[in-house]
Amino acid sequence: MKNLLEICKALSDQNRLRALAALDSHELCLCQLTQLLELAPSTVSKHMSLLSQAGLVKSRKDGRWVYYSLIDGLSGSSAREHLDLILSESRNDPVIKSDRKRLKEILKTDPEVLCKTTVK
Amino acid sequence: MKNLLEICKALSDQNRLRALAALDSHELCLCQLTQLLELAPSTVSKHMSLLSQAGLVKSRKDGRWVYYSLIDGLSGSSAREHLDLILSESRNDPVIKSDRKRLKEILKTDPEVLCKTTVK
DNA sequence: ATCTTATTTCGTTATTTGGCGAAATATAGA
DNA sequence: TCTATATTTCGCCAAATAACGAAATAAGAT
Repeated sequence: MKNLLEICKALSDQNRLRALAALDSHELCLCQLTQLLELAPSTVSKHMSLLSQAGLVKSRKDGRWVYYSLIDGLSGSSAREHLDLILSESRNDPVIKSDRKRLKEILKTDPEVLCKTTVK
Repeated sequence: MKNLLEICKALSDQNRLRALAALDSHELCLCQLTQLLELAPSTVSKHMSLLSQAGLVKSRKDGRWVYYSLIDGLSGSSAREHLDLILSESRNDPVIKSDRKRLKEILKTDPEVLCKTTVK
């Protein structure tokens, strides 16, 4: 119950759903997610750690950057089943679609440049 | 996004997950759910209205009683897919299993009698 | 070694949520 | 009609959650 509840709670926030949908196509570093969600870095970090705790995403460190990605699609784990469901359901959502568009722009810029130019 | 988020939020509470699991086998009136969850009737009513709002359960009124049941299993709706997932995942959970056992006892008594004997 | 910058942790604040009991509503039965 | 009882609504309180900024941490670049 604990893990199921943890997953459900992790999925019950709009910004976390947006983050997951964004990760559906690419891995993203925290600063890219921060740009997309337009939240303080500390807030996004907390969201991602929650998702990670619930087993929905994993992270890898590369130099100064931490890259987040969805957990493996073939694992068949409980977390992955929830992920598949919410990803397929959000695919046609206007908010997610608009995010996809904005993400395309964000990805045009190298993270090296992108993060420094973050508007405070 | 609104509806998906509504469903996810509705699923992100242990007592609501317990209620849904209990409804997996039978429809139940509010006082039966109240007995099972050991919460105030007003609290359970609020939980059920949330689940209903999210499209996960429906209710029918029969005399003084309101019976709740899961939405139709063949609908293939978004809500139903979430339902199927959490029901299958909670089936082996110790809390849910213990609830199933207690529910069996609760169902031995007719609601007519059961509700009046509710210990305050 | 020092500086810069990406991320996390911590402390605080505002909002949301889950819980209760009291009062209101609805319905059955006397 | 009057009473009993199942449920809902309302107002309140406590706990959990989402957000921020400041400070701490980690790691490349000068």
